[in-house]
Amino acid sequence: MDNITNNFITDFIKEDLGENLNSLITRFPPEPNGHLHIGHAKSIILNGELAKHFGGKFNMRFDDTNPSKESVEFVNSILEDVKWLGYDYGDRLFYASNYFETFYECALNLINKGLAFVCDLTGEQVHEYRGTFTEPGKNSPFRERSIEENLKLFKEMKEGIYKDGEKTLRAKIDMAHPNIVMRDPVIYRIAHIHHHNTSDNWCIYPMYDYAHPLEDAIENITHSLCSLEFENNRPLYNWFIEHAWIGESKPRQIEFGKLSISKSILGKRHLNKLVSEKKVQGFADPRLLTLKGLRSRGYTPEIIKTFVNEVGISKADGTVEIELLEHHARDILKKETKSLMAVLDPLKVVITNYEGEEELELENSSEAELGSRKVLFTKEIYIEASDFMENPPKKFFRLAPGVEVRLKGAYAIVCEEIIKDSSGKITELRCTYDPQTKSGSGFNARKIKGVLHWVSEKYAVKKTVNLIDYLLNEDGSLNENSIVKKEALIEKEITAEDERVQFMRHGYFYKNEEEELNLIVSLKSSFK
RNA sequence: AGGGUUGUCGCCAAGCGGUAAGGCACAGGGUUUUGAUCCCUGCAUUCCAAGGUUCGAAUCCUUGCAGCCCUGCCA
Repeated sequence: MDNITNNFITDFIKEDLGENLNSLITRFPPEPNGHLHIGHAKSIILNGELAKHFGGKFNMRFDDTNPSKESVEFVNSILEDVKWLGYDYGDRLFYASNYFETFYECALNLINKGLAFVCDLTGEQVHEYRGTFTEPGKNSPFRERSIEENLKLFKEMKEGIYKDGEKTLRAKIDMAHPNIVMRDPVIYRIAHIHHHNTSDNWCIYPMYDYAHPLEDAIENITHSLCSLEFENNRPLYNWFIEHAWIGESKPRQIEFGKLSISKSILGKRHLNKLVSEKKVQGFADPRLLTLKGLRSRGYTPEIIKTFVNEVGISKADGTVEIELLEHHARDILKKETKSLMAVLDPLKVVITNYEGEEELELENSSEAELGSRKVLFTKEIYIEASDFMENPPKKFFRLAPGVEVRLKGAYAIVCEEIIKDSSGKITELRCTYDPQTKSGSGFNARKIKGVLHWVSEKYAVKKTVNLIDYLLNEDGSLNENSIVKKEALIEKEITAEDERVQFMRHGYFYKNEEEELNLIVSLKSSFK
């Protein structure tokens, strides 16, 4: 995790905390209005690893200040995903909505200082008064209400005597400020809505810009990490800490570039659209880079963490190629995954000079110490249809008429005869084998280049396999064939202990809840 | 009267005045009973551009240019 624990953010942390690095407190503050994806994972990992690295603390906090979009379902989904990723927040689980009382006190504080006022302007008028990028805004006609009147009005807002949208509480800053965020921002709005945590106790809800710095301050967050789009909001963040906050803590906001990945979709809006238009099966669709999708596809938390660390943290906004994610998936899976033979497009081969059957021993992995297994060899087997060519090009190392190839872990065979149906389609191959080429016998009289995976017709197990491709094409359009179901023939049943296996020349697969096998990532040798 | 912010290889990304790390991708070669893995090798005389300061600049200064974010009672 060296990129995560050594970057421009850690420079700030070291500068700010000096000797007291273990006083670092970070937080992951999602709004419970959607499901987490790999971009959120970057934030969770950054905050979580930083706290771990410096011996500090990591807070899980729901930024639930807008009940109209939020629900307990999302809360539970998020908690589940964060734990799955491996960040156990223990008892450090917080809700911004539990701070509503403190937010209210801080608002009173602001009003008493003459730095906030109750405004009667409609949403539309607020917009008009705000001005534009190049022109200053103008003051609200309600801006000069007395402190007493503001106090009275704000209390009435809280008591619920006004309707939604009728009044707001606004900070009194500067309507001519070049940063539009600073032009008397609304800090409380009226919304008579049920809240998933505070029920109907409140009908005024604080806005993000106001609530967030206070949430951080209340929790003694030292470094509040967020994405680049909040750079404009930082002066406001600091303004509220300086003027509204009634405590001592001084959290610091630092922004970093969020993650985007090629050939995939991460935006909440786009994700929702895919789901609502039924382009995907749901938020756990294995093609999605949601944490649920990644998990159902078979990715492990370790893969995601390694990938996120490799991408690094910076302020430049770019798009990481999905190939980097795939690289780490292969790199990690190869160390712990057994490889089996599986045929996706079977072509029958009859070994004419072979009778009976025998037990062969195959290594479970050529890349890790994972033991060996027994495989039964018989006269009639299946090979991959693409492993045979009647008229092979020069660099084709596999089976062709008169060419000798090795059956993985078994014997060398030569193709003697091709059998076709009336339409000319190849339906079967007749081959002969050479007994002295048996695997492990030390045979080296001839160099045999090609090695084919195979399954015995008699012992093969049929299993549904989901071949998963990129969600998007190169040009950004939806890939219509991003998932293809196939019946694969596998050399043996896949047991519960091997929930992830490698199929030679195809890729790494994961046994999902439907007992089907999802392609996690294809091998570089795979050919589609 | 606009403001903020970023520009280092096809993609990420180190670098913080002493002469361009690393990973992915790609291309060669070797090993191999998975065309995988593994192992070598190559891949920015140049850092958005142009000037300037300096013995020395991706790093400092000046001026441009380009991208991204900001005018929700969203976060």
